[in-house]
Formats: sequence, C-alpha cells, structure tokens
Amino acid sequence: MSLEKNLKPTESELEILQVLWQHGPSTVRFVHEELSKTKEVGYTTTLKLMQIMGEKGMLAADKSNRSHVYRPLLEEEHTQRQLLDRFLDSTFRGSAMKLVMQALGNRTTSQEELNEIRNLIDKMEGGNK
Amino acid sequence: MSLEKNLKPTESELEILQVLWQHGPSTVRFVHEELSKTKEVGYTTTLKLMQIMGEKGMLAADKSNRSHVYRPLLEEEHTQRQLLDRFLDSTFRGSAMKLVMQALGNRTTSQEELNEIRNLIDKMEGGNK
DNA sequence: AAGTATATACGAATAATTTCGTAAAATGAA
DNA sequence: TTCATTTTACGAAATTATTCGTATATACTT
Repeated sequence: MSLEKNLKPTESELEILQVLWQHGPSTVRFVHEELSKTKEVGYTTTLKLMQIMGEKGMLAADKSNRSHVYRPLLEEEHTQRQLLDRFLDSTFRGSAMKLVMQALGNRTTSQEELNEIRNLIDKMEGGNK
Repeated sequence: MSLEKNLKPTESELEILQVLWQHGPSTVRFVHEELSKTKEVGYTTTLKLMQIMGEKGMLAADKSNRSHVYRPLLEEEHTQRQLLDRFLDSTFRGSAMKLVMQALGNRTTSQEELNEIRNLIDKMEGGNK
C-alpha cells in the first residue's frame, strides 16, 4: 500500500527529477533553463514531460498561480535505491561487490570519502558478527 | 579510433550480452532458452535482436554451421564501466560515494567481500598520499 | 483597450525499442 | 523422396519515449 508506486522514471524524467530534488519545487521555466544548460531542448517539450509526470503520479503541481510549481512525489533516496537495484541486476548480475569495486577503482575519491566508506564497512562488520 | 565504439546496449541487448558473457559464444536457441528462464519472449524476437546487435557491431556470428554461433564483441568490464559512468551521472549526479554507500547499505555483504573492499580502499589511500 | 510576452493545453509527428508473423532454406527422420 | 522440425531472413506491427507545433488563456505594459 505504498504511496510511492514502482514507477521507473525514464532517462528524461530522471533529469527533471534531479533538478527538483536539487533545487526544490520549481516552475517549468526554471527546470527548462536548468536542462538547457546541458542539452538542447524546447520549452514545450519540458512542459509536456512534466505534465506527463504529473499524470503518472511522479510530480504534483501547485496551480494556484499562473506559473505552476511542481514538486517531486518520489523521494530521492528511495528512487535511487530502486534504480540501483535494477542496475545492479542488469549490469552486474547482482554483484554489489563488483559494482563497488568498479565505482571506486580508477576514480579519484577523497580521503574523507574513503574514511566514510571505511566507517560504514566497520559498522556492517559489527552488525554481522 | 577504438574498435569498441560507444555503443550503449539497450535493456534487452544487455540481457543477451549477459548470457554471452556468462556462458561464452552461443546459439540463438541457447540464449533464448536462458532468457526464457526469467521472462516470456518469442524465439524470433531473440533472433531478431541478436541480428540487430550483429549489425550494430555488438556481436559477431560464426555462420559456418546452420545454427549460427554468436559471440560478444563488447568486453564485459569495459561495457559495465561505461554504463556505470552514465548511471552514476544520471542517478547520483556523479557522486560515487553516495552510490557506494547505497550499494553497501541495507544489503548483506559477506565478510570476505567487505575485506576486499577494505583492501582496495587501503591501496587507494596509499596511492593518494 | 490593444499589443506583447509568457503560460498551459492538446494533439500529433518522430524516433527508438521490442515484438512477432510468415516465408524460405537447411536438416533430419520415416 | 516426402514430411516434420528447426533455422535464418525479412518486413512490419505494436509499444514506449521524445519532441514540438499550434491554439488558447493569462498577465503585463503602454
């Protein structure tokens, strides 16, 4: 009975969600300008996408003003988690290990971040024994 | 000028690649039977997909026998890496840390695997200082 | 009020992906 | 050889995702 259905955002939808997660509730105009920073896209395209996302239950719109303000109904971590699970399955045949190794390997990760990860591992070991 | 172009396999194509990576060069029949274990799909659908993948340069076929034997032209780790990079960007806005934390958190990971990861981190720290 | 700018509504074209029917070729069995 | 089975070839339908043109509504400016 979760409010958050198992909606899998498409590539484009995810881009929009990212803007909303990062900047909070926004107008189509704002989202569109953010997207425009990294790719060529028409305004009505963005609008249409956000309307569709509304129908799908991914976004809610405050329509009290002329410029509707949209907010995400999907929670960021939850969605990431869901996408990660799928990705893990489809790309790494479920091996979280291989994924983590690849994600860390050949990538510069700060000392601080490495420590955070180490802490997490320590905690997990504690819980496992 | 790499032989391995920046081909992004689709969802279905990836499923086929996984079978080939895991089992080595195979006939359409074999791949199809593997896929059938987890989903409903027609034989000619699998065939068609593999033929398309051939055209795209993802697979090569040995046609000397009646049953063609396909092998992947995309290297597993390289492809995973490429997909991981995209996924990281689109889903975690580039934060490898967040991805790793999510991948490890709330997931049972064996002691052995945790140690491997710890080793990798140690090695990375060495290289960073 | 008239004109301009900006917003949403709506429908539909385009593109990408997946699916499969049907036919023809190759093989094996009766 | 004849019939049944399995395979590839080919085309196209069905589905999903993306894009955008055009119309209409709303607000702002002069």
